[in-house]
Amino acid sequence: MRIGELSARTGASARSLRYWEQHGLLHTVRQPNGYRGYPESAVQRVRNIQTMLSVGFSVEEIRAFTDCLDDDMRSKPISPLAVRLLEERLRQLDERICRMVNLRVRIQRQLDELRRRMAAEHQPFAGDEKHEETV
Amino acid sequence: MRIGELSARTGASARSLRYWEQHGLLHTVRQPNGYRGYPESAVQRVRNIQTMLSVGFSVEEIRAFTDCLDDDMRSKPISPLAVRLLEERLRQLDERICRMVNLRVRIQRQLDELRRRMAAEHQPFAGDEKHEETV
DNA sequence: CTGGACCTTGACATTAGTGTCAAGGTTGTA
DNA sequence: TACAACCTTGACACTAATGTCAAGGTCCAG
Repeated sequence: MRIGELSARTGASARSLRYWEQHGLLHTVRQPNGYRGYPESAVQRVRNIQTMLSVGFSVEEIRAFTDCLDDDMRSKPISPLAVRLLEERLRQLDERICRMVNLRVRIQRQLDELRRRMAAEHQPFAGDEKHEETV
Repeated sequence: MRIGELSARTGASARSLRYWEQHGLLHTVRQPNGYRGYPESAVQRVRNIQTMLSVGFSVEEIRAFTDCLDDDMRSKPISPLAVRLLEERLRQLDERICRMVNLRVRIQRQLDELRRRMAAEHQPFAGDEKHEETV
């Protein structure tokens, strides 16, 4: 497929597709007329790139994931090295997810605390001397 | 504390601290001599900002989290509105975490597949007994 | 009082990712 | 054949986040 169709099907601008190609995220086969040709799998690949960008990876970082961007495994090399690379990618992702989850936990705690205090305000008796804002 | 100490304790450059202040992420009380004064709680606040930046939030997005950046709740308003805001923040975080986890799942699948195929290559006989990594 | 360490603001520089425009080639269709 | 819709490269422009530098104020230790 050509760049226009890929752009239409993924929502990525043609400009971005060319930029990503230039930075090694995407690769194309030039047709006799010079147009870029994309395989069907490029659609999912682009979607994966978009996801990674949306959660804050840079193009440079995404480039390291080049081997994991096609969900279709048919073109993958089978080697212990490939395994180690994938493990490393997982590790990176986990690292990031972990940081986000920690953040989430902290905010959840704030919410719990807030709810607890609101409840306490509605039931001001019960031995708590945090007295009445006169609700 | 002054900007130099905050910078030293968090690793954020003074430049960034000023930039974040300018964009509403951080607020300071000016001392008589014009220096910025930060409360102790600014340390955790800055760390939270750094975390959010590192997982891909923009300063603009972080600004929406302004009420969740201090882990210390003592200054928090107690209102149903505050609760709704916090819930909304959690929702945003979950959205993001979800996208990352999906990505992780896909890559994990690739890894599993790769391992399966490597195992198959090493044991081409055997009626597909996939177990025994002989751990 | 002076030097050094710290602070201020303002300006310019850089990088990443993207938009947009210009000048031109290709192709299908009327 | 000619137009419209697509493609090409290259250039310039913008934003976000940060570095860095300059010119100057504050303050403490000697």
